[in-house]
Amino acid sequence: MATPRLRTRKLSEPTIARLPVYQRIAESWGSRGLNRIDSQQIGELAGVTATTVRRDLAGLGSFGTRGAGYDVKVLNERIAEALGHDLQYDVVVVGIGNLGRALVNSTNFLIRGARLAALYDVASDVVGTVVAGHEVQSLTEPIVAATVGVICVPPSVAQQVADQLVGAGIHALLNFAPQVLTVPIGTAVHYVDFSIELQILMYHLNNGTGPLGGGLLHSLGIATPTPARGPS
Amino acid sequence: MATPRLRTRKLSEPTIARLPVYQRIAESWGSRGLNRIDSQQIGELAGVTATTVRRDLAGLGSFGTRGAGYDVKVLNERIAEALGHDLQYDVVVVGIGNLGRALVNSTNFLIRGARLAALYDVASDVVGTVVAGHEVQSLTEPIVAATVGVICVPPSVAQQVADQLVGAGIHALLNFAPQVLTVPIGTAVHYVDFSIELQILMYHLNNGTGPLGGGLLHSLGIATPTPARGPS
DNA sequence: GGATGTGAAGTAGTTCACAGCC
DNA sequence: GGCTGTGAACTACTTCACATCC
Repeated sequence: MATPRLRTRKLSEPTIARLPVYQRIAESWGSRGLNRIDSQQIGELAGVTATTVRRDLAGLGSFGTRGAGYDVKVLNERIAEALGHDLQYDVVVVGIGNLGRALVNSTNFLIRGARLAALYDVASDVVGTVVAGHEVQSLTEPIVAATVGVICVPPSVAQQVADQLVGAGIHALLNFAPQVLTVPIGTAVHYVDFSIELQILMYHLNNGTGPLGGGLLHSLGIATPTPARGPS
Repeated sequence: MATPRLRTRKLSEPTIARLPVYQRIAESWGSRGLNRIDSQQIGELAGVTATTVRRDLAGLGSFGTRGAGYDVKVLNERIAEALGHDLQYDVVVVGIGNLGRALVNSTNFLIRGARLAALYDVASDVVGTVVAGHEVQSLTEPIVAATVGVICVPPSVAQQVADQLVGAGIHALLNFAPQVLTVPIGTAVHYVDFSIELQILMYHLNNGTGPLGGGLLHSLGIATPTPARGPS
């Protein structure tokens, strides 16, 4: 396990969630050949106020230029550094169905810092095939050492897969299955739930208020560090 | 557009994001034949404090029983009602690749209240095939009337698809493409970004602190209601 | 001139602590 | 006894306003 160096002062949770968004904007501008951006522009694209952007970025150190905004390249680097993209994390993905394939083939999922270590499945017609440059392993094989385990299996077997990953020494799980997982203390589980954003959208449509002409930023994402074992 | 009736007093954004989680927990307990749950248990499974759970649920009206917790069935119903699951929304999905398939075949994505209206793609080998009970339409066909458009196409064409959906009168978009979209005022865009949760997880691993043995709830999900047109 | 960075003020959300009810 | 529901206290985040610097 890499030594976690204190690189920046602690960032707030909402800030951490916004940084990847700013980074995407910076990358987008960079790829269009633009090399300066100001907090106003970032804010409009990200859906937050310019002040919020400035405060978030000020937390990474003062690298803006008064009167001229931020250098896109430097912005990118600073965010990458703050998020720890300069350290490498091995990621294993379990469940190579449509979702697993979508993830590992996405240009977006395995961003800098995350390195695909292995893929696992149980289906005999999937095991042995090559997906995203990796031969899919059987789940009966031992799980390789990794930092993060990504669960893309049906909900009915998600708990079992989680147990297996934890047993292999993986203490950070990203769970795409619609299933509440119970894990030992010291293991982090983050849930990704497609339907939650849809439900939030529906709520706002329903109430007229919200994103339609109003507020814009949402809370999402739940982690269950040390849940009690479910109902016996 | 359905008449938006005011059904409950306004709920806070974080509360709205947590309700689907509570609902999933309630469903999970219900399916195991248990019919009572208390705020402590919900909190442990959801990764929030019992007080937060109680406050959230109190916002839906007082339906708990002092000394005995909440009836799982009633809990389910109240949340469904609050989120507007009793109204129907038509959803169209554009881009029937791995991700689009994963979504429409998921037991989770199209929850109560959301009804799949049509699927679209451009690839000739996909158009005409049947996925999740719907024949995939060509994007050259007119888009059917719907409330929500789901974008699962590559980032390079996401803006173009968004324009097409907006042109068809759809004012609520759920964007899975890693691409900042610009839409007219009055259109809501919610971004779903798989990598953000992974990046948040990496940040916390990196800093020792956070989900591993500490805090647990995260912010995520960004909406851009009325962004300025990007860099010319 | 123009945009950053930041104290100070304001607002929103969470947690405490306990009264109320089953 | 046990757990909900909620005023009150607290904490965290956002926004304002402006001094600061290029």
